[in-house]
Amino acid sequence: MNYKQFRHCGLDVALTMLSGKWKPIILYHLFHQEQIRFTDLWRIIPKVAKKVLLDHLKQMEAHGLIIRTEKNTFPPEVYYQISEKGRAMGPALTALELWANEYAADEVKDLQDDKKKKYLIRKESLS
Amino acid sequence: MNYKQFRHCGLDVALTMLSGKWKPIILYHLFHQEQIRFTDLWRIIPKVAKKVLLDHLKQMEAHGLIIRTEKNTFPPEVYYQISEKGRAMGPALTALELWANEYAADEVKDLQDDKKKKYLIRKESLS
DNA sequence: CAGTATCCGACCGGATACTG
DNA sequence: CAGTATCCGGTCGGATACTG
Repeated sequence: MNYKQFRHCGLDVALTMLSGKWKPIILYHLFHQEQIRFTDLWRIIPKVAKKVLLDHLKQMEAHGLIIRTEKNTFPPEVYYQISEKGRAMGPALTALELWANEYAADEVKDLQDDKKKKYLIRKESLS
Repeated sequence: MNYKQFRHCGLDVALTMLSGKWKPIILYHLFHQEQIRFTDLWRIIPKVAKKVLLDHLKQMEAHGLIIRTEKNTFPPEVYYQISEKGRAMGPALTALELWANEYAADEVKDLQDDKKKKYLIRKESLS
């Protein structure tokens, strides 16, 4: 393996753009759907505060990872979608995902159990 | 491009292990040197507090990314090196690095200038 | 040399209420 | 519906002094 390209500066930048508790799951949904309305995105992400989701989306838009489209209607309709820049990050994210599944399978499982539990708790609190 | 492998849980895990202001540069040095003593590592990373560097190294060791070796001498000699698990992350990190250089070149340049400035400031304060 | 012990301020995620 | 305004508590990076 050759690490001539690995200078850590770009890595800093990329990780900064990815820093935010809910960004991985936001990216996951935007990668797998053409576009999605704010409320729909909010509903399918368990336990995130509306404000926080908006903060993250605002940052990601500022970083050019996603595109925000607003229809001038009332009530407003806002759609979010992945940008070309964001989609180009896909292979690198998949590589991290595969690494984690191969080398940190336990932690991944713990996290899944944890999220599942939180999700169940939320379902209870909603009923 | 196929994103079947991209489930975001592993991404969460990987990003958690990478979260920490100085981890990218720590990884950079450990990728490019067989092993390195604590003080040497501390000296080549500008502007990091000793405690913070130790915190990060402790976390990375707990995550299995690096290996800490202690010689029972006085004064103590402690060496850090990348683990197999850590090295396996290399390709994914390089992918992120390349993405940033291609799609976020401006931000990378800003960061380099910024670090350069901080480094110069530190050099001044040391003289 | 390689840590530990304190203390601090800034930032971040989050809960809640309000608005165009 | 989508977003703003406030306030809060915990965590994180950091400065400094001390120790085996």
